[in-house]
Amino acid sequence: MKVLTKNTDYAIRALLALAAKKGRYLSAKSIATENDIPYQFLRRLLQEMIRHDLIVSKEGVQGGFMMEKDPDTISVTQLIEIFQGKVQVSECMFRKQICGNRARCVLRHEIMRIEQVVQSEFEKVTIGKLLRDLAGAALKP
Amino acid sequence: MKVLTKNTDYAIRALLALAAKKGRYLSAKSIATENDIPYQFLRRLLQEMIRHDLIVSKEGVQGGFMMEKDPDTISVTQLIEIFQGKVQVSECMFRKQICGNRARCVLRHEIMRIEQVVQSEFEKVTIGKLLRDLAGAALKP
DNA sequence: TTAATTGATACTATATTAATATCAATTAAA
DNA sequence: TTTAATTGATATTAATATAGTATCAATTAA
Ligand code: FES
Ligand code: FES
Repeated sequence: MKVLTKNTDYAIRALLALAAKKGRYLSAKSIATENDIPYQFLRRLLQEMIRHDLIVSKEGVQGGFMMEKDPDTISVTQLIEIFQGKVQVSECMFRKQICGNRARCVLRHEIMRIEQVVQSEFEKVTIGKLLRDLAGAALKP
Repeated sequence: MKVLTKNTDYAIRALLALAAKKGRYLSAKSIATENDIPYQFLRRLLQEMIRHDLIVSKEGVQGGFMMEKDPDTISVTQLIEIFQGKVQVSECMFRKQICGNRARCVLRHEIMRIEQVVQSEFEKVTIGKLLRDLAGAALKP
């Protein structure tokens, strides 16, 4: 069971690169080469993130992508939702015959509780936090 | 992001059917039709569960599958591991260039902590618990 | 004017998940 | 003893999701 797919993984790495140089434009090319991400793949991810207002861009020479917002407002949960769809355990485990009434189903609530746990754990992990962790790790010998 | 795939979902339903009639043999056919599971697909899942000693079987006429063990000893975590592989967030998010030393990487530990949370939450959900929840839900009008 | 860039989108490849099919071995029952 | 109902083992196909590549138009700083 793979929790983060490549696109989420790549997106996180790209955002970290942008957050580290916050306020400056970085080209897709430089982000790709420096972080081992396939160039065209990365471009699609960046464009998707623009659509979701996580980053901004400037076309043309000297253009690129830039992080404007506070990296602490971008969580892994958001990225999972963008690239892997909303966290959901199972559409509906027992439908018609066995369960009958979704509304009151204890089991369903149980399952949804876990969804919440997963989601809130990933919400705590923001790009800002990751960046600080990374800086901290770099210091140690 | 889909946490439970069809095979895990189907496996859970089949185990609930078997747990509800614990000690008796149920045929794959009856489990399939009563729970809306594709017959041949289910058979493969049942055989896989036999290999993992979750259930037993008897060949021939009047044969079938049976649950011998305590349903409380079968957790959703086990089923996820069997049918979707071990819970893992991402192989390694930042490899060589950025991180360099997996062993001490703060970030990696952060991520692994979440894996633990996910896993332990699903460990609490056993077939026994689900069965009781289901029975409880059935009582209410 | 041009080269470096992003925007948009189409395409291919690979892997995973889901489903079906086949035939041999077993066994209770007719 | 024959037969029908079953599981065991395994091969095959179909559908979907993930990953990666390619192309060309639009923009813009130099
Ligand atoms: S799990 Fe879907 S209605 Fe109970
Ligand atoms: S995340 Fe892999 S070494 Fe840090």
